[in-house]
Amino acid sequence: MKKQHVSEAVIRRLPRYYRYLDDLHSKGVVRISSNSLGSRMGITASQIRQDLSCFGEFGQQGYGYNVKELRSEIGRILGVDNRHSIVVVGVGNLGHALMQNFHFADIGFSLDAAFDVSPSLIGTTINGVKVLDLSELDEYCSQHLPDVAILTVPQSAAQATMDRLVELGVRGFWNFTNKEVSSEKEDVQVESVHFADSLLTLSYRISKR
Amino acid sequence: MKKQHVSEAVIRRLPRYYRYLDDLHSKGVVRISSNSLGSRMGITASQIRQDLSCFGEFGQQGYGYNVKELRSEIGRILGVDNRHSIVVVGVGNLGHALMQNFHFADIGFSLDAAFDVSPSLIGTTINGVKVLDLSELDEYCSQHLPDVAILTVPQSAAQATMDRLVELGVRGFWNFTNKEVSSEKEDVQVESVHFADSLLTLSYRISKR
DNA sequence: TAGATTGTTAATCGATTAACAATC
DNA sequence: TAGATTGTTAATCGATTAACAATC
Repeated sequence: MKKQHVSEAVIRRLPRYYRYLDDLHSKGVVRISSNSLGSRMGITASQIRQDLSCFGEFGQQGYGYNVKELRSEIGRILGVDNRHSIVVVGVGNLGHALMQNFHFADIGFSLDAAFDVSPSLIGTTINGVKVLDLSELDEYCSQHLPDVAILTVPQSAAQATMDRLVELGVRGFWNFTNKEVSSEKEDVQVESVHFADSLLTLSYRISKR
Repeated sequence: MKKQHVSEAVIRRLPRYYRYLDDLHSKGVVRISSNSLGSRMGITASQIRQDLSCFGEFGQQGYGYNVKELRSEIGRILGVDNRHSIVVVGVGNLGHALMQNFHFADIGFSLDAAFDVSPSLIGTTINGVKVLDLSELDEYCSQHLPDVAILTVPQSAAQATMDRLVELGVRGFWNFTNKEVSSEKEDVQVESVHFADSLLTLSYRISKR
């Protein structure tokens, strides 16, 4: 690691690099230059080299980058190797959809459990993952503290659920509740997916003459 | 409208302003200063005033902004008043979840139809919206051209489905396929929701030393 | 009126791009 | 070796913040 502070803008681009490199790798591409990767991604070669230089030296003059190697380096930077554990809290339509479709393992996450209050869901298994009673959350966390909780509970329960999980020691939150949740604890990280914000930017762009 | 070019950064902040103002409005708050809104949102008052100045003058010296008025002005800027029509293409778990949970009407969208290939889905109604056979897409579009298509088809069908819709005249795409889709046509707008990118930034932040 | 707060101009800061010596 | 391409420094560009006259 080279830089002490890596800007938010760089961090947001890392997953995209990872995605492109993964794609190139699966297509059998062995090496790539910053120039060629940049033109595929629609960004400058300078930006790629500048971004990567935050974390080390991964290329070779006159050659470029080894796709497989750079992919795995960026994966390592993103924490894909850490086998982070994750649980779903709230198995409504969205929680269910994520459990069914999202490839947690592909980005190094291990989906270990899901929680809900609905009797019709408790005890069922979705895509190999048990749905537990929300009342068992405390016991579960004391035994296998998950790294991340996916908040797919109703909006009204969002902050309270997060507070409870923070109390139990969970430090990462993937928030789908469309509410801004937060915690006093400074080592707690929240990443929110705001569907409405996303669709509204599209609305803006198709609106302007 | 004042500025000819509004930066991407400003556009990305608009929905968040809208969300906060909507919340304040529903709580009965009548007026707010840029200073007070800024401290709630964790940004500077300067930034708020600078952002708004791209679109006009909405405040009053010595008073601040009328919450209801500013909310509706930003709504108008975002195109919430346009009653954009939207259709779901691909009614898997995720498409289903969006149909069931997402409040399209709250941000001015009218969800008019859904399409799938599965015989068990075709003909059913989800949350008041008919699921039609994908083969009826051409006919449907020629009759009521939707402004936006939600791409919730399998990854492998993403680009082909989009190409077909562009051909039919659709100009806005809300892409959930985790594939980068694009079109030659310059007036086609794509907004992608990349779940993996989002979770990977969280992975990065909980991984650092 | 006096106090508060805007919209805007100027100053600062940070991010992107360009240039280039180093070197594979 | 000559050509290609890196990592890094310098230059540019754009975005954020500060300051303040205008004015409600």
